[in-house]
Formats: sequence, C-alpha cells, structure tokens
Amino acid sequence: MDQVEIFKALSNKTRLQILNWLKEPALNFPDQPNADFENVGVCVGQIQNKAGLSQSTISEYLSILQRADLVSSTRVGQWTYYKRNKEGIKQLSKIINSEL
Amino acid sequence: MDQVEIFKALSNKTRLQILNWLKEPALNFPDQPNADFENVGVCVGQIQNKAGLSQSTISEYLSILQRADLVSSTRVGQWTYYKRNKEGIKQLSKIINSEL
DNA sequence: AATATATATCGACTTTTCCCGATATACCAA
DNA sequence: TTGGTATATCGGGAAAAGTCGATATATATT
Repeated sequence: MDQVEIFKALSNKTRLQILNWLKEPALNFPDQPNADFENVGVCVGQIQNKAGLSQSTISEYLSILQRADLVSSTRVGQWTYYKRNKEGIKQLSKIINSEL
Repeated sequence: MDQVEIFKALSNKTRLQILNWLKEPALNFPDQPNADFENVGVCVGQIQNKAGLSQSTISEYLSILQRADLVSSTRVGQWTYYKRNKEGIKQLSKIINSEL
C-alpha cells in the first residue's frame, strides 16, 4: 500500500472522525439495530447520520479508508458494515516509527 | 496543532522523502559543507538538489512540514537549516495510537 | 413481478493542492 | 554601496480532492 494514499485518507476531518468513532462503536452508534460491532462493524447509514454529510460522500469516504487498509467491510443483506482494520493501523504506526 | 494539517503535510511523496532523509542526514547529505547535522540540520539548497524540484517548491514544502511541527529550522547566515522535530513526530505517534 | 431500502457509482461544480517562474528579502563579501 | 548567493513569497495554470444530487445496483418484502 502506498504510504501517500494512507496519509491522504487521513487528511480529512470527517474521515478522521469516522475512524475515531469506529474505535468505540457501542458508544458512538447506540442506535444500530445489529449491535454485533466486533464482528461486523457499523453500517453506512449509521455513519452517515452521525457525520451529517450526504450518502454518496460517506460511501466514497469509506471506500477511501478501505483502500488505505484502515477499515474493512462486510456485506450482510442490504447493509454494508464497516469496522476498523487493526492490522492496517498497526502498519501505519510502524511506518511512523521507522521512516519518519 | 490541527491533526488534519499534520496528515496533509504527510500526503505528498516528496515531503515524506524529505522527512525520511532528515532521519539520517549524514548519510543522505554527504555534500553539505556544514556537517553539524545534529544541531543545525540540513540547508534548503541541499534538500532541493536531492529532491529535484524547484527552489520555491521545496521552500514551501519545508514550511508546510514546519507548520505541522514535523521539522524545525535555524537560520545561520544566509542559510536556513531544517531538521527533524522529534517531539512533533512523537506527538503524531501518540495520536495514531490513541485516536485511530 | 413490483416496490422499498441500503449502498455504490456517475457527472458536475467548487475548493485545494501541486509545482513552476518571477520577484522580493536577507545576508555576505568586496 | 554594489553585487552575489540563499531563501521566502507571490501569482498562476493544471491536476486532484471535496461534496452534492441523480441514478444504478443489490437485496428484501410482499
């Protein structure tokens, strides 16, 4: 994964917030019907509600975060659930410590 | 410091390279006359030579990195020396570990 | 099959970033 | 004080990102 793409993904207030929210899904998305946060994550609509931007924008943002390996997604029925990608974030931490 | 600004500063290949070069100045800038890298850093011209972009662009890039607290500068005579800002980079590491 | 809902993709417009050359400023040397 | 070198700032054109509404696609329900 290109390092620049990772930092670009993080260069946006809303995307940083989303990542931060996904760290504590139970706390930040109490309204989600499917509350199996650990395994599946949070669905796009919930994230959109909280962020207050358009549906298309949030969908786009989530795919930017996913391309940067910062989140991962699972489709269940008509919903797509996104969650933090621990591995990718650990990688980022490693980059910072070894190259910057 | 605004987190978004930090990540924006890192969202560019050349700026990432500069930061990486400044981690090992003696290795990466063997031609610099003033070789007191630890205390003063590397001057703009040397960085420009290595990066291969215009003088104005590199000067701008260095000030972007400085605004993000990733480097610091010292003026000595007609030269401005830039070096890594350990403290700022540690802060960044902390952000990643606590918020992402 | 028809309809409803959730998400993704498209096209467009605006704002920001990239990067340059030209010029200004700061300092040094003669 | 005149000229030379290093860096900073300014103005601009091209490319990328931000964000939207409209539309397409996938799935579920009836």
